[in-house]
Amino acid sequence: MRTGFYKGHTEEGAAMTQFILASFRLHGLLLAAGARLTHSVGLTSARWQVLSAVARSSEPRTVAWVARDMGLARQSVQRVVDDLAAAGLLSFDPNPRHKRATLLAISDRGHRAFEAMTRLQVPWANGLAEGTKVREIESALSVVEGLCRQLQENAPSEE
Amino acid sequence: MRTGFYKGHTEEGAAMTQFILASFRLHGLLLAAGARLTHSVGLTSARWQVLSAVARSSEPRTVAWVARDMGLARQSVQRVVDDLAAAGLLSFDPNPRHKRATLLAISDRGHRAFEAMTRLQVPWANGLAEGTKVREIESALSVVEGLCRQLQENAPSEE
DNA sequence: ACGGCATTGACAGCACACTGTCAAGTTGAA
DNA sequence: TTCAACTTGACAGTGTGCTGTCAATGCCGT
Repeated sequence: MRTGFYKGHTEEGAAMTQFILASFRLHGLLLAAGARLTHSVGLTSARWQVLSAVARSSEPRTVAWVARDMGLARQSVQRVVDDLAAAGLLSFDPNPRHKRATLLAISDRGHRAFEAMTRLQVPWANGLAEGTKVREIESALSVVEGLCRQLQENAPSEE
Repeated sequence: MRTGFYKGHTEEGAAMTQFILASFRLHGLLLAAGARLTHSVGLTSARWQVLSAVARSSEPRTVAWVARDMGLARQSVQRVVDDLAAAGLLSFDPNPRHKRATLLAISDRGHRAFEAMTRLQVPWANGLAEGTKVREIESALSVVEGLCRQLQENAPSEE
């Protein structure tokens, strides 16, 4: 086990630095895996995630709402949504409470794509998690969530 | 605690899906934090990471070597390296063993930038890790590394 | 020595997330 | 009611990573 990364790190700081570097690697590998997974359905990881957020919400949401929900910038989601709408997977419904902020609605094709993706994602996630104890995954999850909370507090800039 | 994400998930699969979604969020927040951290030195996260890989290697490396070391595509690192060279932080040294694959050398300015970044990163990482037990961080790290290993095996395509 | 194969750098193009800015719409307090 | 502040969508531009392709180089078996 490598101990120090830069001189001056506490033991926790060194471990954290290692963890962050590993997280970057994981992100890249997850993107690649997501691309393989979504390819056959004609989606991409980002479009699938947005489609999923719309499909799984009980009420119609606006672009800005989905963005906050996913922790992304409004503009990033907007472009993906426009792509999905152009592909006929989402449509815009008028919002009685706001003329500009239209509501997102999933089309039949969108629903079918989402369900196809679900049928692919479930065995994939199960297989990936096989061999790791639930306890370990949940412990790692709470570390990640704790970090997210801390970073969000010290970040908050917002546009 | 939310249990299922999609029907059909095992307990592990559901936890894994949550973990993956949280990892995406973490990645975005880390990028933002990295941008704030590197901004004052005139760097970006990616340039700092590449500079760091060059600075910390005992022997001169080629672009392709650094890319493999970081788990990135050769071309991604190449562009960052070109930027760093244009900024005068890195230079190319002839490689006696290969005419095209030049060796990367860090300049004085590059070294100063790297050390300035170290002085910023160390307290930042220590602060971020404060309040989390080393044991937890290392456990989370091993989960991430295990996932990376699995994803890399099932991925290997390589260009 | 030769020739196939892997590695490498270079260039082009795509996907995705970010920031900054502006105008349209909404909300709430003076 | 009126006006300032916030929210939202739209557009432009940047940084980072990816893939695909090509030519140059090095390596190795025949």
